[in-house]
Amino acid sequence: MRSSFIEQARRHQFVRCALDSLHEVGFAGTSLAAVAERAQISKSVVVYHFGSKQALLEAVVESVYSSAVPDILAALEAAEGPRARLLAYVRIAVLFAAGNARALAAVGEIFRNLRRPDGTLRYTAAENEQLIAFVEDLLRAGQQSGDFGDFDTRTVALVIRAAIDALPERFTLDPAMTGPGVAATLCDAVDRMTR
Amino acid sequence: MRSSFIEQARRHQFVRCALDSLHEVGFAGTSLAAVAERAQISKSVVVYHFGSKQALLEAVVESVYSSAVPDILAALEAAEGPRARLLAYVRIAVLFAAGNARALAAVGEIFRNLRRPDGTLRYTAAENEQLIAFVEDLLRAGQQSGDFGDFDTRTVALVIRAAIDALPERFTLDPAMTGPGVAATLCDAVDRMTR
DNA sequence: CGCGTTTTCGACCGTGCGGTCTAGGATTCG
DNA sequence: CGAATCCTAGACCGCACGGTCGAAAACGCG
Repeated sequence: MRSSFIEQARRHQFVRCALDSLHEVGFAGTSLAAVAERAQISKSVVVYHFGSKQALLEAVVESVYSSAVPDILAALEAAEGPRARLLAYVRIAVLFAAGNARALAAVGEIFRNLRRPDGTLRYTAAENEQLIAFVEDLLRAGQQSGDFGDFDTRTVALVIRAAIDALPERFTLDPAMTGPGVAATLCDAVDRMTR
Repeated sequence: MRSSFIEQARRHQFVRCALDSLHEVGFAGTSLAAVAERAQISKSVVVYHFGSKQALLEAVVESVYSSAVPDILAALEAAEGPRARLLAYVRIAVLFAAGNARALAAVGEIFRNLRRPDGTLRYTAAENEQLIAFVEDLLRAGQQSGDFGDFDTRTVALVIRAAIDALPERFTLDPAMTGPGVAATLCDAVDRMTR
């Protein structure tokens, strides 16, 4: 057994506690001591299982992303044609944001703040760039097939991703917003933009 | 003389140094010592002129905002009719973001990270909410006058603001993006969304 | 049970933080 | 010129941080 039962359980526990802490007191407030206190355990145990604060936060990011990717890929494969694919992407992204607002907000904190020992950002803009490029590919495919109108694919892709990235905060702020509701209206807005 | 020449000059100098520091090493890296070092002066002088780190960063926010508001108001007053007003707003917002990308990114760092001594965020989401509401008012006015089509004003307002808020980072990342170019294509996207 | 490994604890270390304090230089102004 | 005020430097304080360490406890297994 490479990793014991306790090892797995502890890692999962600390990732959860770090998520809660990031959401409630932000990146600066999420110290090793704070995470340990939430888990009601000694600080050095966190270091024992993760080695460093950076490794802990990277595990948080990994945890959230690995829960998102399969759903998104499945939704994309189920759609036929450029327009349906784009709208399916927007829809599943909104629904995931609605169901995981806290986790995504926490990951955002990590992306914007976590730095390597030398001071450089751990997560650069390259990750976000990939997401924008993916949407832009969807848009170009639709333009070439004639499903979409003529517009600047880069700008529209940027607008779509910006809207999706803003959702986690909005969902936590306004409980009246529902996943399906926002998905429908946002799909409508995207539909209008791409005609 | 309420505030001496030196007082004004120092405050302006430290605000500039704080802006640079926020942009280069982020919120966590922007300590009083770091700001003082950029100004090549003793740390206690910064405290002497501002009283606290919080006051310094609030002065940074005030400085950036006071340079934006007059331009935006002027652009709005010059426009006639709902559609022209909305597009003028988007246009001037993009142009300001293009010309002040560093400053806006720095202010974003402050908004997301500056906390009061009790741990609560100094700048809440209420500020952003005001901006969204303002755009939504522009949209509703256009719908009532028949200039705009039928769509969910709240969602479209959110999309527009999210796109504008994402611009400072994009401008610093991609030097090929020009203010007028992005303004034109974003206005086009907004125009499509609101028909 | 008994022994080796894994896990936990709490004391401890160096560092950098925001901020205070004292004392001395520079300015201003009567 | 002289005194009051403004400004600056640098030592210093208490604190919280990320991380280390040695010893003790818990566990797994023959």
